[in-house]
Order: sequence, then structure tokens, then C-alpha cells
Amino acid sequence: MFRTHTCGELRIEQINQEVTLAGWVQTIRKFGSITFVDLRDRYGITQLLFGEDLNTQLETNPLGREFVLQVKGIVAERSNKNKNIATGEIEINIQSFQILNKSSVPPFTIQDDTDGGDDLRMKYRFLDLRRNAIKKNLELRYAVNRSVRNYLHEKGFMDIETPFLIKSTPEGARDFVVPSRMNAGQFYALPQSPQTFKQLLMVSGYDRYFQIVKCFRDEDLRADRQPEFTQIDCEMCFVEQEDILQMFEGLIKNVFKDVKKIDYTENVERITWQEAMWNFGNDKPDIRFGMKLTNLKFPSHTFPNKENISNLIAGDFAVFNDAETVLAIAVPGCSEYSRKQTDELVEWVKRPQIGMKGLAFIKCNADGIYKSTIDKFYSEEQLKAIATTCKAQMGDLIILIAGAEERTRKATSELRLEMGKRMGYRKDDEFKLLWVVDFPLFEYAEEDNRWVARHHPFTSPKPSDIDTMINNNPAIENAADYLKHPYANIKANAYDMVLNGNEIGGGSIRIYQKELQQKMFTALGMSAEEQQHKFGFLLGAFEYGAPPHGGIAFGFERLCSILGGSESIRDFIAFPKNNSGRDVMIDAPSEIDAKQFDELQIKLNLR
RNA sequence: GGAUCGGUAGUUCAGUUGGUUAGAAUGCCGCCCUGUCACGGCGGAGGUCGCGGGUUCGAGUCCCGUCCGGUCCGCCA
Repeated sequence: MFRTHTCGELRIEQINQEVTLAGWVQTIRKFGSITFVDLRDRYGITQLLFGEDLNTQLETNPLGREFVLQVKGIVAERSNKNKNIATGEIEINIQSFQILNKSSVPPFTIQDDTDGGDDLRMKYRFLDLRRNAIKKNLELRYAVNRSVRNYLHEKGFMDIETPFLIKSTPEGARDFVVPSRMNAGQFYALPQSPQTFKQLLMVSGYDRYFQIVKCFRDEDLRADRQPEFTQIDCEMCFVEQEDILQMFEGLIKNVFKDVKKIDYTENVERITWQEAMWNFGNDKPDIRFGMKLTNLKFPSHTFPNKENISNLIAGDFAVFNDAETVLAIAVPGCSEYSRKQTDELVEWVKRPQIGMKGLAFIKCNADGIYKSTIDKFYSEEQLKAIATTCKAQMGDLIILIAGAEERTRKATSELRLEMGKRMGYRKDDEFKLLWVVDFPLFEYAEEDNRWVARHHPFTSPKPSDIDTMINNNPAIENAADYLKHPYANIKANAYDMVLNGNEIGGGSIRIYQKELQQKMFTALGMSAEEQQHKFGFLLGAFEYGAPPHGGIAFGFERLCSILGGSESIRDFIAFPKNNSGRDVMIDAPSEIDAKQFDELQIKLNLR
């Protein structure tokens, strides 16, 4: 037998047993005639004791870090126990050992707090993966995977694989393309998601489908974005939005229970997209804390059902008077902020990523005095009225931001998150789920002067908006007035699941009637010929008894990273790509042989 | 496409207004050490300061270009 036990399982109960272990040398501590070696494998670390009798053998066969070792010995109780590791009460008195393989000195230490930088760790990812920190993340990933599979299996979902070599559809993200040798001059695309296939499966009657599946998008990357990533992709027939929300908040709650031992019993809060934008300036709000935005001034067409209260800030302050939007947040207990601290916040919003020109502050001092940077323009009564509207308490610091609607709302949202972080309201071990519902169906793409689907072109409008969609011409005469077009207010049967301010999943009830789907494609500027060419297979399928259906997809790595309390999804991928989409370990992408080009009948034309 | 930060020993970093022989920690090598577990002690080796050009008596340090990496904006239905 190669090994009788792993390096993580021996305890005091196994004393005096003869065991064989195999693993990697973590550290060697030599004390004259005796030598301690920590032997590591996936399961833990066990201390080996090499006695005096093995010294000659160790001299001819010296050990080094990361050597692969097989040892035979007797489990013994330690005289000095190590409470920090699970096997810390025992050690192995080595009788014989064999070096199974040597190792070069690793370029960084294989430890929890490694000395290796990101770049180096990616290049030697196979060594990085030996580290506990990464192993723990992959274990978490597998635990989430198992939990999801178990839940969906229990609910009658069926895992069906869909193809990776599919047809390119320029709608949405940029496709990765794969040239076809047998069909020279033609290309497959790698799927951005199995969207159309899972809808076809619904037409086929597989009424509960799921897949934990790779998706590919050729867009620029971020810490939380990889060119290939995994989705938990689900679809159901004969369901309404409510059925989906119930089913899949159940899924995530089950993951909390299985993986984090958290009993998430409360109902998941729901908020409309418009309320999210109004209260948080963001369609994926972090609701672990309050600090909601106060809309002091805003363009009326953005929130047609909201009352404008800009008279509250009427006065001589040109910045507010000229601004399209003025928003405020009340930060609890920060009225004592020094000039230096407020200046620092101003610098923070001036960074190009935020791009605001400045901030105004009102300090609601504990003694009931309002002290502000805009005292010159507003009376004490006005400041008090603003503070009341912002629901500020004594001791709060009100921060006011003014500017163009979109940018200001975004900046305020960022500032809210930043202040939430600084105030310690965003704890890694607190989890708050949220459904954001009733997204707009369309977005306006200025560069093309046309509508684009906010979610995707298969998303159905709210039943009450179907007539608006069918009876109106999508054409926009005046680009500046696109918000006045009836399409701007059409709401979709779409929903996102948000966890701690991160979109972890999104989906919709789909269109299942051919005519409505055609109207949708037309609205997106597709001619009848284009529709047939790109999506003829789907429109055709809708002629043969397509059932009402809908679904959702979760970003698997993102979910794992939030559960693991990490910012980066890379730590949850065994072999991730870097910022430029490179795998620095295998050095991909790379050039291909002239022969390959020849077979594909492709000629490079690099610019 | 854009902004920004970084690149110095195997590794992580420091390096002053431009000025002698570029340092520390850790790792590595050698010797000593029978209870360590971040072992300890003594000694040693280890550098194209990313690359190219420029300014200067003199450049790790200043300037220009370039490559690589991180973060962000645009982009990501």
C-alpha cells in the first residue's frame, strides 16, 4: 500500500500504530542528530521525527522543500504538543523513508502567508494550488457546486449539456470565435451563455433544466471578470416570475445552509429597479446598511412618479441651481469630521473613476447647530429642513453631491458604499440577499441610435407593457429625447439576485410567442432577413408549441468569492487568466503553426 | 480605447535634493545544535536596478519611448 493514512488524519488514538504516509516536505528543522520534517498533503500536515539512526541515510539522501516523500513509522505522542494543527498531538517516529521525487527550490514559499507576488503565483499556479489558502477556496467552490446540484436534483431539475461550438450572434458581448476547418471561411462562436439552447430544451418539454457550465465573453477583464467563467444556468417551463424567485432564493438559502452553516430564514427582500436607483443610485444595492440617498433635485422624466423637492435647496448657490441632480446621504455619527477628513472625501470623489467636481457638507452637530460649507447660501432653517428631509440625526454628516443625473447618481452610490465600508457596515460574514425586479426592457444605445435589450432580446415585457411595445414604432427621431419615447418606460419580466451589493444572478420570463419575439428583434433594429439568419432556429421552434418559460443564471465564481469573503474571483478558479486574458503558466494565447493556418485557409492581416 | 500605481538579490521590499562599494528581511548553501513547529547560533554566495534612448562630470533616482503586471473607467445583452 502506498499510504495507510493521509497527513491530516492521525490523532492520539492511533498511538503505536505502524503507518505509511506520503506527501510533500513542507519544512525541515534539524537539531544535530534529530530532524523534524513537516509532511504535507491535501489533508493536512504531520510531523515526522527522524532519529539518530537515520542520519547516515539522510546525509546520502538529503531532503529539501517540496520533495515528495514516502515514510514508514510508528505514531507517537509528542512531548511538546502543537495546538495549532489538527495532528499536533502526535508525530511519526520514522523507521524508513524513500524520496519519491526531488524538487527544485520553489520560487516562493508554499505557506498560508506566502512571500510570492500575484504574477509569480500565477506563473507557478500548480505550486500556488498547494497552498492552504487556495485549496480552501477550491474546496468552498466544490461545496457550493454540491449544494446546488443536490438542491436542483431534489427539485426535479435535470442536468443537460449544451454545445460549446455554436453560432455567433453579435447581440450582446463580443464572441470568442473558432474557425472551422471543414467549413472553410466559417466560424463557430463559444457560448456567452447557453441561453437559446435552454429555451429550446423548454420547447422540447424538459421543464426543469440546469447546468453548471462554462461561458465565454471576449470583453476586457477585471478582478471579478474572467474571459471564461462558470454559470449555474437554470430554466423552467410553466412558471411565473414568482415561482422562479421562490425556487432560486431557496437555492441560495440552501447554499448558505450547506456551505456557511447559516440559517437564512427571512424572506428575501424585493425592490424594483426604479426604487433601487432612487434609494441607492445603483441597480445592485448593498442593503447590509442604510444610508439611503435623498433626492433633493432630479430630472422629472427619470422618476415620473416621484415628487420633486428642489424648492428645498432654492437659493443663490449656483452649483445646485445649475445641476441636473442634487443628491445627499447622511452618514451616521460623522459630524465631528475634521476639515482634513472632509477634504479627503472631496479628493476621493474627484478621482477620474468618480469624476465629480466637489462635495458640500452639512454637519448636524450634537448641540443642534447645523454647520455647513454652504452657510453663505442657505439659512439655518433651510439647512435644518434639508437635514430633516435627509432623515439625519444629531451627530450625522450630510454629504451633498450635485451634477449631471447619471454621473451624480453613480458617484453618490459609490460614496455610499465607501462610507459604508469606512464605517464598518460591510462585514464579510454578514449576508443580505435582495431581489431587484422590474428592470427596464430596453436601454438606449447612443452610438447606434437604437434600442438594445437591457437583459437580452429573449426577455418578455411585463404583460401590461406588451401593447405599448407592439403598438409603437421603435424609431427615435431625436436622440436627446429618447427618454420620452414610450419604449423607455417598458418594464421587463426580469430580475436580479443581489448579495451584499454584488449581482450574483439574473434572469427573466422569456418571450415564447413568435410574433412578440419578432417584434422584439425589430425593436432592436434587426431586419426580417437578419432575424431569420441569426435566430431562425428559435423563431422556427416557437411555431411548434413553445411553452411559457423563464429562468435564471448565477455567476458561480462570484457567488463563491462573496461566500469566501474575497474580492477576486481568480482565487476560486484553479487556473485563471490575468488582466490581459493571458494564462501566464502555459503562456496562452500563442501563435499557431503555418500548417494550421493553411488547413483553415486563414491568412493573418495584423495591424 | 483611456486613467492610475508598480517593475531593484530566488522572493517581498527599502533606497534621502542625482554623488563613495545599491541595503534589509526571508529563502538558498556550509558549519554547530536531542524537542522544534516562524527553531536558534555562526559564516557565505547571490544584482544587466524591466528594456531602449536622452539630460548630466555623474542616473536605481530626472526626462522621453517601450514592454510587463495590478487596479479602475469605457466595455461586459
